[in-house]
Amino acid sequence: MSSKYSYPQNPEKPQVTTDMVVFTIASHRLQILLIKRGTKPFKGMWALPGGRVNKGEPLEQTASRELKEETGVKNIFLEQLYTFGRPDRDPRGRVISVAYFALINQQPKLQATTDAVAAKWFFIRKLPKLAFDHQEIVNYALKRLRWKLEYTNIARNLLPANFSLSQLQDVYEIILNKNIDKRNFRRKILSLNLIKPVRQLKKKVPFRPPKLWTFRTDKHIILTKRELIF
Amino acid sequence: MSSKYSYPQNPEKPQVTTDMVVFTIASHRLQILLIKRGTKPFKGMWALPGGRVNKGEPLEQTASRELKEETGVKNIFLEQLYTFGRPDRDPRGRVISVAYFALINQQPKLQATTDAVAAKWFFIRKLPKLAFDHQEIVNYALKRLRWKLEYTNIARNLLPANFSLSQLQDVYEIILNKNIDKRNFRRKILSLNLIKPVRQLKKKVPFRPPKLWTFRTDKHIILTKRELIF
DNA sequence: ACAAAAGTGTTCGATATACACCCATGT
DNA sequence: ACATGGGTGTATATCGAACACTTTTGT
Repeated sequence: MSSKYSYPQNPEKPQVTTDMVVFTIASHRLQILLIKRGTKPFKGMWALPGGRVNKGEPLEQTASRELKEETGVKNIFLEQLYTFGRPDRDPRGRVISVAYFALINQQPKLQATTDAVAAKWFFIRKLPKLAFDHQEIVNYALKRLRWKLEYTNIARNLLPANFSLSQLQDVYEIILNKNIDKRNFRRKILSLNLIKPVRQLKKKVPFRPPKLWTFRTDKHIILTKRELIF
Repeated sequence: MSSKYSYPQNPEKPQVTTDMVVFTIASHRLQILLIKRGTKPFKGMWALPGGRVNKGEPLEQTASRELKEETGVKNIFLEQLYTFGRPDRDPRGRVISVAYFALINQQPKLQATTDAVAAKWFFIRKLPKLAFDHQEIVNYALKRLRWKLEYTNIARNLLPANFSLSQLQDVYEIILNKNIDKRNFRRKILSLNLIKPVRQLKKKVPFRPPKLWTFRTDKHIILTKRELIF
């Protein structure tokens, strides 16, 4: 450490890593991105993308860098989730992992990586057995996603810039895993003033084309108690 | 690392620490516990209690151990808050801090520590300038505390086992920083079935003694949207 | 004309909010 | 008797939940 102050050196400093749970909606299902491990331990098993924090690198940057390196996915919504630090969570030694959760509005083409490590989307309901404590991390991320959907405007990160009200409702129904009355949903969402109509209509559909909408702002908005969505 | 698997060694492993924001209510104010730093950097400034994660030690244990060492305070409600990892947050080098927030129902006698480092309670509204990014951590903890008060039963960690409804209402009013109608508060709280009456009355007060109540369970309870408290 | 999804209002019950007076006790 | 905080009910407005039919378009 190049510094004028000394920090008492710990001979057993833990390793610090990030792991990321990337959600998307496709084929009318909630999915997450996993990579197949190419090395021991848990070689051949599926795991969350992630890796070591580099010198001088902010934690968020570690998360997005590793994601890009392993899967080619970049520029997505990212939020810190929780830090997992059980002493025995990695058989190689002490590894403390700062978990992030991420949302993306489409399934990007997955890059073959240098390590020949496969990356693949999985239905959240049909996950393989995961390495380390990654299932626990996924469970936690899903809980957080459900909460945030209700009291913030994060749904926008799972949709294209312009979308129909039905598409928006689908996001809620798929993630919350319940049916919502169409009229009640529309009334509620419109009353929140989060979205505004765009002129353009969706074309070439063999039925009445929906009006398209867009979120009024790119900012993260936290709703009040009285505004919570379903 | 004693393991049959090797982890690629990072010559610049960050230091991992915990910091803790301990809240209590006393003198009708919300207060937090700070310690006066005895060493550089920020020597003589006030800071959150905390310190390095030991080998093989769970993060929560680090937090509670450091708190006990530095202040004598033990056995309190503890919850992970957020991990602060800005590369420049500590002038000595890379230090990643897992922040916890804690609640306690009384101000315990503060221990003089071996380091002759003073520990002291401060009104949250009148904090001194804090070392490192600790003010940011406190701000975050306060936000979290306010949220949790509304959608969980954490208030119980700020009260003695038996308490009056007025005491409970005080917790809400002080932390949320607003007045609540007494009749509405009582109706709401009682409808949630979180507390039950205890026979004993508070005695020796020069006015009508209040009924005393206790929380039905020690478990952490998460309320539904329709149950949120004020 | 038909198939498919878009769009639209009303009623009822539950909950939030606003508001003021009497009660029990110790001194 | 008085000072102090404890305890209680009602009326109104707002919001959630349940519910079915018509419209627009492409084929």
